[in-house]
Amino acid sequence: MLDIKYVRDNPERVKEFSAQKGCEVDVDGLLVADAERREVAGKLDSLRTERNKIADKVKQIKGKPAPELIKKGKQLKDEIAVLETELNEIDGVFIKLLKQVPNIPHEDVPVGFSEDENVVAEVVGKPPKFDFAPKNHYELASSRGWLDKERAAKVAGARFAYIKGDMVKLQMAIVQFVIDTLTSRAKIAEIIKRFKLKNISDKPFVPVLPPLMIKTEMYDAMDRLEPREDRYKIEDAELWLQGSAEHVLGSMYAGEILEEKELPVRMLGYASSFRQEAGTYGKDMEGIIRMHQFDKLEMEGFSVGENSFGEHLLFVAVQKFLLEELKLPYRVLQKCTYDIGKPNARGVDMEVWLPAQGKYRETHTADYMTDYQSRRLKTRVKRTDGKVELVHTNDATAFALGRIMVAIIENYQTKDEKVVVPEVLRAYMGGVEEV
RNA sequence: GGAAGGGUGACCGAGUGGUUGAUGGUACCGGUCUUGAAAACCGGCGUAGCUAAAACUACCGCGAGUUCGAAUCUCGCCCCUUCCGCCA
Repeated sequence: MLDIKYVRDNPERVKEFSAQKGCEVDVDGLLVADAERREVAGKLDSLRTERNKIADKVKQIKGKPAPELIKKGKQLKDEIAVLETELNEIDGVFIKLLKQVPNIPHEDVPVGFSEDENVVAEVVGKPPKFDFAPKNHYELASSRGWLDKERAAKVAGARFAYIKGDMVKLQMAIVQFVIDTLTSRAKIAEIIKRFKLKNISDKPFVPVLPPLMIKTEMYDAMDRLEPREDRYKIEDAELWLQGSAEHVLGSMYAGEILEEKELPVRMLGYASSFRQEAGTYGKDMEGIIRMHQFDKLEMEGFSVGENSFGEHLLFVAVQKFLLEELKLPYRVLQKCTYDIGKPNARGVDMEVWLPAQGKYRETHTADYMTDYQSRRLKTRVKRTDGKVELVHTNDATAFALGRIMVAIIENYQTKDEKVVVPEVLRAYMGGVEEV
């Protein structure tokens, strides 16, 4: 949620970037509701002052009741009740409208009105050349006995899979590799140096296994509940299956005031994520590119405001580093206003080359949220000077395991349907060079 | 799932209807003392709304109710602890 003060002071700018982000926002209606809300709240405050004074007088008169004061007090109570109801209603409208306002785009976000206007910022590595026709991951993995979608369909339905054998070992190897990398101060320092980042702490990430379910209230505060059709609701409970570890990690410190010395908080979550994939009917049906359930390593961070952009850049650098360690060809997209998402101030995607499709496909995303999420979560920091501020949040994919294995299988395949294990993973797979 | 107890400020912990926004302690910040530090002593120290500011208002897990007046009483919900049951 955005600060209402910003909307009050910059209504035209809010209208402008809301349109650029494709968000429908009733700024004028919001400002009217805001004014009404403040007016009623002011009246309510005066009535409460009066009530408190009367209560005070009654208290001071010892023993004897004061009928006229009691009567006045009762009358005030009724008036207050009426105004409270009124304020609740206005507040409901106000919050609903304010929630529609998206985050302010960071200054370097390109303005665009469709995902085609995302900007390719960088292309790293070269697509591999094959002296045979490369297979797609699904053909290859199925013939090797690594994937069984038919039985998964029988048991759970479409967009589920049994992943088996060496592919499971590969996933575990990637997970261990990433955990080892991101929990090492030396590695973080190396990443900072390689990507020439300035004034960034080399604090390592803390690995986290989070809950996979999240309360409605928290999901909404994260601004990730909508569109609900894409979420899985747990029947008979105010709970949902999380769609990303971001949802359960980002809400972890809700309502708390952190000490500045605890920041930055950097977490590496490992969790299964669940998505209904509403509106993607028929898309990516082959293989495991788009599933209802997939495992993901996700970075989540909390920092003070002036460091949050640096944290965002670090998260992006980590993404690049990990892809480069796996020697996968990829490109970096700087997303335009339309595509970054409502709570984002900035967004970057990584796309990895998939030889069988002959194109780059999205595997990573990095979200720079500033204080948009923390405002509703009420996650704050007490600065060393004693001031309390909202923290800034960042999240970014380390690896979506399904998609990254698709990329490895396709890019590292051999003519005889084997897959060369990326060098950095071999130590985690008993030293084998090929599976 | 059943039973009992409990949720108060960064932390511990008083407080059972009226100068309690909340005793006290710890931590933290400033000062005195000291060569320096520690100790001791003095002072400061919740969040948010509306404000130029003061005043005022709200907040003692969340929500509703009783009352002139609620951290304190009633009801519902959430969470935690312990015991029992079940279980990877």
